[in-house]
Amino acid sequence: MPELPEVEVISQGLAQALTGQRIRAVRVLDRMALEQPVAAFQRLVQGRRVARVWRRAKLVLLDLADGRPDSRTTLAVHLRMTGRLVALAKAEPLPDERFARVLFELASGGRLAFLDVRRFGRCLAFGPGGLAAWPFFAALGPEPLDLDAAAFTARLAGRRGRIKPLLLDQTVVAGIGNIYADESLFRAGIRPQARVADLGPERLARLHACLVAVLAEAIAANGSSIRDYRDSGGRVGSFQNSFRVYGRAGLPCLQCGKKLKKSTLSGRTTTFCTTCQA
DNA sequence: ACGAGATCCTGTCAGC
DNA sequence: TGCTGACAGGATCTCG
Repeated sequence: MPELPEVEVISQGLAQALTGQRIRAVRVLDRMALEQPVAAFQRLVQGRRVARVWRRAKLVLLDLADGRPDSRTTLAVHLRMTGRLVALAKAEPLPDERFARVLFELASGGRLAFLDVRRFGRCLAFGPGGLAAWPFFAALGPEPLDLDAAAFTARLAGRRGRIKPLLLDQTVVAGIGNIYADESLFRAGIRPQARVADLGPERLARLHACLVAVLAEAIAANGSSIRDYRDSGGRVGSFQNSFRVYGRAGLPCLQCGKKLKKSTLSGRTTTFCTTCQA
């Protein structure tokens, strides 16, 4: 569920709530939520202070320090489809006990809860230098909000695939998921099935501008809430009210009035307008 | 290099 | 009300 804007909003909220806090203990309620043995995970996380919370692609990252130099560790959380990270004040109850997977108990008495209905989400802790060496992390493409149009176009130049699967490919550009791929393609007037080779630099530059605009608007709207998404304080986002195509198959196109079409592209539901997108 | 399909899970919703 | 099947925002693997 959470894509770049949602993960950004969550990270910003967690930075507010957690920076400087010490993680006293880690309780693992579902071992499947960890990508490594429980003891190793606890050793890298327990007893450390949160030095910084940041985001890369769809990962929430907590840099942890214990005071000694060169001992920095990093906690990485990938929320996948239904994962949530919620900061809870002292004595504040879990939003839903059933789906709690990992509880980080803070020295202050508060808690950071990782909840996940579908159990696809994962937590992983790294020792010094470990994050950069993680193959998934090392392979990530650039952040779309840090790319200018020329660099974006250059990333796609020479690729022979269709545009939407390439937008979803985290090694091409990081952080884009199904919602923001469909929304940015609609705004740019580009059919998701279009071959990149057929698009040309002007249309790719337009796509870049639309992508940046959609992501920025979504962040400003606190993300998009479909089903499970909540930010770190349990609040819903509102960008779902601004969707032009996602989830609107069969409804009239907001630009031309024609029925929006739904199809499957590389296994993902794709909604687009057959007249406005060429 | 590309693309399709299956897979990991479980809840929700539509339809009968 | 109860059952069944379709579907869901991600990433990875295999196979053609």
